[in-house]
Amino acid sequence: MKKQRYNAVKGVQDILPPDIYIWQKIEAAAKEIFRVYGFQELRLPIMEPTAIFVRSIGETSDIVEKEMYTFTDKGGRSITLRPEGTASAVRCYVQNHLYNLPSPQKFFYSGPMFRYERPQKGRLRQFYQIGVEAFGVSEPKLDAEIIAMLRVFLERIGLSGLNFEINSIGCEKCRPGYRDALLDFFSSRLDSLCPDCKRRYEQNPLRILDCKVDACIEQRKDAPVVSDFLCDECVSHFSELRSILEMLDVPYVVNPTMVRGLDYYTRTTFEVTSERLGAQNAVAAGGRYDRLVEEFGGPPTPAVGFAVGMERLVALVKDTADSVPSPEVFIATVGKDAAQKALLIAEGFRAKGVWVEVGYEGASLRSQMRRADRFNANYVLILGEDELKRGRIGWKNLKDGSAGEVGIQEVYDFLQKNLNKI
RNA sequence: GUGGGUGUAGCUCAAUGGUUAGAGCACUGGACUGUGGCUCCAGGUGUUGUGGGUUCGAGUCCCAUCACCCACCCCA
Repeated sequence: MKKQRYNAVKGVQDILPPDIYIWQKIEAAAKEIFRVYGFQELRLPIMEPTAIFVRSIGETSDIVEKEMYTFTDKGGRSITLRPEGTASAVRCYVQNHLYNLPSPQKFFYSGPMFRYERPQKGRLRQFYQIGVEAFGVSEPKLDAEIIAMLRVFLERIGLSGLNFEINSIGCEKCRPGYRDALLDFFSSRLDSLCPDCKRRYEQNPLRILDCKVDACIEQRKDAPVVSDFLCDECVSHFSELRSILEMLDVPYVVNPTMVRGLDYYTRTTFEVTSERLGAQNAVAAGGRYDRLVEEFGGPPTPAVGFAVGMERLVALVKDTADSVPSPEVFIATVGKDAAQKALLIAEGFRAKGVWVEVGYEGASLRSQMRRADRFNANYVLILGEDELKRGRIGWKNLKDGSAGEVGIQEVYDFLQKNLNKI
């Protein structure tokens, strides 16, 4: 009777060695850099009441309309697996009265997000983000600081050649005017637009600006530009942001057509992309959301944040091929007594923090040596019957081929001294 | 949700509609009885993703289904 074999759910994946070491490296770098910028960790639930996503991301957004993992729990509540982190962070911020902490309040979080989408390169149904949110300061200095932090982080993990794009999409005062201008402009050209853009005209006219269809690109040549519609406050906010970024030497470009898909953004939006990723080329994106905390029942609180996509980051870091960790010592044995004694010696190394693998009786010494080599161990210790009798143990450095013998009692000091040199 | 591509050994892939589906890599052992890498030899696993259909005969052709990949939409 053949046993049923199971596969992971569509669009989700296992993360295992050697990739897991890249993940750990990225996570460690993030924590270290966020720490010096004053960001503290939040552990947020992966499910929330459905309403918080509908409210924040927007009822007509694609995420809410067709991509959420939503279910009814046994108490009849509508629950959703989070499709992004900002809504949860804001809910947490308001619920726990974090606005009473000295401002700005700066937080980061990481973990899986869920969207029911068709998987493709760089897009999964369960994907991981590291997100950052800073509350309580409307000054563009804060925007600049977190963009600078993002840049430092990306460089720390060895990435370069990324594109930083920024834009300002205005606030609740000036954006409606721009939206109306767009509607007015495209109303006479509707017939020349692609079907998707006709839909965008109804739902989110700003999106027409980054359509890839040639006809639409042609039609929008003379479309109104967002910068012409920004109110005085938004203009000065954006220009100060730009001058600080220049001072901090962040190599950005302004992309006036960059529009984010989430409704809650105000003023600053930004995106970091790579040409090496395929169609889904954003590795990080974020922006300001000055209205959301108030929307969620908190005091009026400006905020700005971003999220980075872990899988996309990992794909980029992979090119810089890091070596996978390997055991420092391999103990090969000949004979039953030696094989047992090897376990005791191994414990001694492990107590000192040294990764040791042990060969077991049954395999020839030759094959144990071969295995040690494949493990990429630095040293092999050889323990046979005669060594055991003499209270000594053979050693061989697999990197340079040198070999010798040392007393069993001295082996720890001997190797510890030599391992430090590797 | 839409479109295209691909499913054969653990991995990468062969096999004109025709016997018992092969190779490389990897793995294990040996040549070299207790010293890795190089070389050589030996060892074995497949319900050809799944279910139907056409045919004397299907890994190969057809249909369905599932999974993966890529793109659209959208996004990290």
